[in-house]
Amino acid sequence: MTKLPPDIVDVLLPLAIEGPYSYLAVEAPPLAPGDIVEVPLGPRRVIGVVWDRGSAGKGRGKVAPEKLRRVIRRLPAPPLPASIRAFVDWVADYTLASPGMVLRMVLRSEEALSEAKPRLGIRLSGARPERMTKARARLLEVLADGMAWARRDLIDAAGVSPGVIGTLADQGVLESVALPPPAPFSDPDPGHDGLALSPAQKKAAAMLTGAVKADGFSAILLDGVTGAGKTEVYFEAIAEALRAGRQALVLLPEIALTAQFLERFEARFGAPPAQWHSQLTASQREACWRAVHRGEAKVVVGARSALFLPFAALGLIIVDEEHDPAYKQEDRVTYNARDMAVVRAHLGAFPVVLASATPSLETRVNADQGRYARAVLPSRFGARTLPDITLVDMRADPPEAGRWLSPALVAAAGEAIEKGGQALFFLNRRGYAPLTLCRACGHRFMCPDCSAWLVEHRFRSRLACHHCGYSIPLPPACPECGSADSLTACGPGVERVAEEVAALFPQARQTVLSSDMLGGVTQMQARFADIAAGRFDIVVGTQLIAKGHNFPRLTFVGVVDGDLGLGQGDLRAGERTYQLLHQVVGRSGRGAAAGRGYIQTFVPEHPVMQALASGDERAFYALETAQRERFGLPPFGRLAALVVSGRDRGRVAGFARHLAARAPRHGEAALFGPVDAPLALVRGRHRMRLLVRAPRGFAMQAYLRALVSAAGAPGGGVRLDIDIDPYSFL
DNA sequence: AGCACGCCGACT
DNA sequence: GTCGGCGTGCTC
Repeated sequence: MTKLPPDIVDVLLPLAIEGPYSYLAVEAPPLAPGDIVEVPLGPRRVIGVVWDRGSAGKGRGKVAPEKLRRVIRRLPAPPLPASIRAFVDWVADYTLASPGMVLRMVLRSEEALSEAKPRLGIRLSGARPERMTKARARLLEVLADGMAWARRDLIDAAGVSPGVIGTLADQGVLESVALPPPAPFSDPDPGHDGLALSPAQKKAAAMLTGAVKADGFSAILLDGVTGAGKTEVYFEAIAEALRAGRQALVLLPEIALTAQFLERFEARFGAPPAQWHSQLTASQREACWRAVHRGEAKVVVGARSALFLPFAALGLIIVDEEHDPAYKQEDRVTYNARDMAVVRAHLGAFPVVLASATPSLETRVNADQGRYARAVLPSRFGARTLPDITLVDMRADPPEAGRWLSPALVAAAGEAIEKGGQALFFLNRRGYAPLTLCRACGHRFMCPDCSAWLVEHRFRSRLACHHCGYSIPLPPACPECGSADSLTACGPGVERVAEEVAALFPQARQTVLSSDMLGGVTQMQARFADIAAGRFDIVVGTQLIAKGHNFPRLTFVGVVDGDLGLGQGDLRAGERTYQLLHQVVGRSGRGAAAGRGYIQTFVPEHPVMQALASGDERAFYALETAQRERFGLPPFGRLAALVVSGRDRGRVAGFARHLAARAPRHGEAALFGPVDAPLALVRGRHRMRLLVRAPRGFAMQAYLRALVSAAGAPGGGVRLDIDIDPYSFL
């Protein structure tokens, strides 16, 4: 045991650097691991976290003592708990990202780390304005209550521009005062409203609350068909965590658009949960981060990044719709929030609940093999089952030329509408048409920076690339040969289906929903509410409508292209198509009336289609499982992808080949590639992939580290990204 | 000669 | 991740 200098600390910085940096500590109360500090780094100041007692000079320790600079200060925030620091290290080690980049995901609010800025309010000083105008009068009227107003609220309430406030402040009519800190997050009350649960729900809930009471790690698959009431069941687990004085986290695939979820939560607990997602403003993010860190926000509902919030006393994680591909983050640190949630629960010694109507194969296997417990909700609450599903064989019953809806589909939809129900046409493709070409010369509109066609958006009358921001106005003539009126839209998107639907059902009130439709979250939610209230007869939409929304009047769902998403280089293509279509078709018949589902497909004999039509998901998953096992694919084997990218195609290919050549000749691991990535060019960067496949117990990270260090730095603007457990394969 | 831009390495 | 240094190449 070497005695370490007591005045040196290792600080992890939220940057892409190898590991922590050492600093001299000067604080009177000695700095301890977890303390959040500000340190100098080159010319700037950076916020970091004390990761360890000083280790300068230890091991390889190349840092000369005279190089060490002083910690500037400890920030007035509670330290990061040890379990989160362990989580950061674990995730970095697993994903091969630098620990700093993982820490960056934790320190997501710079503002929340420093002293809270005093919020300034505005009130009347008593002085009179030099001149009165209409806007000034409105402002003074609002302020006549004598209270201090937040600037933003005041602008909204009085309907004046910020300039009016500025001028009157200059004249001394208005004065600034400190406002009290923002209202704290109110506590959800576990005893607020014990909803009546069915016997099956009670049984499942007892299992989850038992796990929370047991106070240790456990993973439970909550497996229940659409509408079986999974949410109410895991609410009971949350209530139990709250009673134990712990915090709870609910992960959802898409948080921004789930007003219905928030309403249900508030009905059960009497207060809304804290929310965390990418669309929060900086101040909302600050408030949430701070409250979670201090243990004041008891329950957080969030998108995948909420997993990295600095909970003071986390005691339960729910991963709802655990099968959803949105849990996979592909850029920078690649991770699957569902898998990392299990890790976080393990490190924190508390339960994690994975909920789904169509659990992923990985989770099923974990449950089958006893690693996860299983709570099953067999039938729908109120005894509704999934709607009857009919496959439309597009080879036998095709639409007319230039149309996308088959006679069978149209007839069934018409019948549903006639009976007063609502119909949904589902096509997971935004825009009007995925390809535009010139009939005269064959020119196809492509993105200049991506290997992708430009998608026509007729409502906006533009051609847009769905992989970067590029878009151009819809041209009147072909830019290649100059012929006018020769441009032809090929294939359908939701806008085109909407056009066809409008022609088929001219009397019906219809709406189109996709993520690129104008308007923000609020407008989107209003539209959802309109649909739920029955103000539309027909909805045409992308997967946006499949997630988290309940449309009680929906009695018909027509899937325009069931085959979309099959094929492509995705090893989970079949499974994902099954899950998505199951979810979409399950939207129908959730109210009083029974629902029907029609799926158009060119391959009705495909196991996915057969499973959907027969309702026999066991047979489908048995087949998928057997195939994965035979080919050594996850979860029976391990995969990692090496993605080489850069502007110079030759250099990318060169480094990719170099990597392949340097791959250790290892009996257990097989390395494939390099090949062009499915999107070989994105945003001007060429991309090639290599794939490593190895048996389940294989030390994949060690293998990759060895490979990366043997290959050396790529250089020349070429980058290497590692994707552990990739979704796409080759 | 003077400066814009892009690549590369350092940052404790 | 961000910054500054330095090289290349182009313009006033």
